[in-house]
Amino acid sequence: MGYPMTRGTQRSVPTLAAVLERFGAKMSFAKGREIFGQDDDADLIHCLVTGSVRTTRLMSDGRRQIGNFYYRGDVIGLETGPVHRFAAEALADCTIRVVRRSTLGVLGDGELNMAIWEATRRELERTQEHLLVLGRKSACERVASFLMSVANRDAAGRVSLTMTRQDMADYLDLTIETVSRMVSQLQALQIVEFTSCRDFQVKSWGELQSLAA
Amino acid sequence: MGYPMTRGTQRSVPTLAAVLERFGAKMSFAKGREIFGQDDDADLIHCLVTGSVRTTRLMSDGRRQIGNFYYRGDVIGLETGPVHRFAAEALADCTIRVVRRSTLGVLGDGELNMAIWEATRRELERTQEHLLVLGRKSACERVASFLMSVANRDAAGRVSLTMTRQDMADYLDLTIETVSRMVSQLQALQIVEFTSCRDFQVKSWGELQSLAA
DNA sequence: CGGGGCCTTGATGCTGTTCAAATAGAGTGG
DNA sequence: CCACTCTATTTGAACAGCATCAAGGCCCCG
Repeated sequence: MGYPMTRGTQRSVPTLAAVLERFGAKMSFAKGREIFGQDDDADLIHCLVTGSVRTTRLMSDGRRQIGNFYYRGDVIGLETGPVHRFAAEALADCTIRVVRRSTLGVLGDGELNMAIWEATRRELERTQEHLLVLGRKSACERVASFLMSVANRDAAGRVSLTMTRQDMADYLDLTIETVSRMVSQLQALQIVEFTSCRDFQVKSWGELQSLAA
Repeated sequence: MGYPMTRGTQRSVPTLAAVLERFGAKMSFAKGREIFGQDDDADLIHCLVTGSVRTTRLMSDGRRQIGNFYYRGDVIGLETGPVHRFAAEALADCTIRVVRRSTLGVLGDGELNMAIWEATRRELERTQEHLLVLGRKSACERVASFLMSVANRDAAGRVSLTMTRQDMADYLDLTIETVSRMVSQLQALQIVEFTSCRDFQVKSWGELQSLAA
């Protein structure tokens, strides 16, 4: 295969996700709905069964920071403190399993706690990676990194973006116009091919990788 | 507990730090020395008794990312994986207590694990805060935030920077020249006063705060 | 006194933002 | 199914902020 083996840093947390699917209460959220709000009590842990989610944080001056995007199987709501520092919103219709932390504590035989611990560690790594992207990359490199991380979710590298350009811009700390320009540029270079503004396929993993480096 | 609640977001982790001071092996590092390296085995947990430390990460293209600065009482080396993703270097002569994770596991009566957990949570929060600074702030705001976070360590707001301008620049994702200019600017506005290029005092907390917002 | 870091300051240019406008797409009601 | 509307996206042009390049000053230490 023409693309590198480091296809995403995603590792699964089977225990936690599996347990949440079995024991958690099932909830549904329509596209655009808020799953939990910034400063909400953070007692619930959510496991995303279907759909996709973004976490956002509003600043005093109205600017918006996107924490992360989450997909099927991801655990969200693992905030470190008593209240959520980010809000979570459904990018598409979602089904979610939730459990109370306190319930987990009762069930918790150590293995579960390990799983939560592991998920938190992953969250820290994702944040550090994000920091690196924002801190040390050009606009083009950021967009390339992002597209690659999304495309890595599919073996053929053909995916549909569930988020808007504005979401991407907020995540990458760029403007929507710059994101759009970089996307056009990557397409002109025949590195990716967009069939519509949301659907694309990777054409050259190698060049995408070297840009994302 | 009545630990000093300064202006910053710093909370202490008395248990872990206290235990490390009692049980940990004592080590000294001269200014500039590496405490652990990137990709080193991450079995040791370090507690900074005196001195200050920076964690750095080198990228393939030679650019350098600074993870954080640490001071007396901080716990470093709490990486999430088996190896260190950042190197740690002494900014000044340091004394450090170290223990093996495995040792802690033996000692661990739950309370210790909670303390490690707490320290990791703090690390995540610090990283998220850093992300926010890099992602959504101008050069001037970044430098103001940084000076404020440092000054918060002292009740009078009079402190000595232990790091070089280059360290600050790498941390804030700016160039050394821009950092220097912003420092000069903040001084011209009489918000801070530098007695030498490393020592300063906050003159107007209000203005500094509103810039750092 | 001289050398070498480290820091500051100035001039110029590039990258990404801002402002503006056109185009494409999705959703809705007839 | 089509026309209409509203939002999302793309593209262009001018501008701003920070980087880069260059030169000079400060300070420590031999």
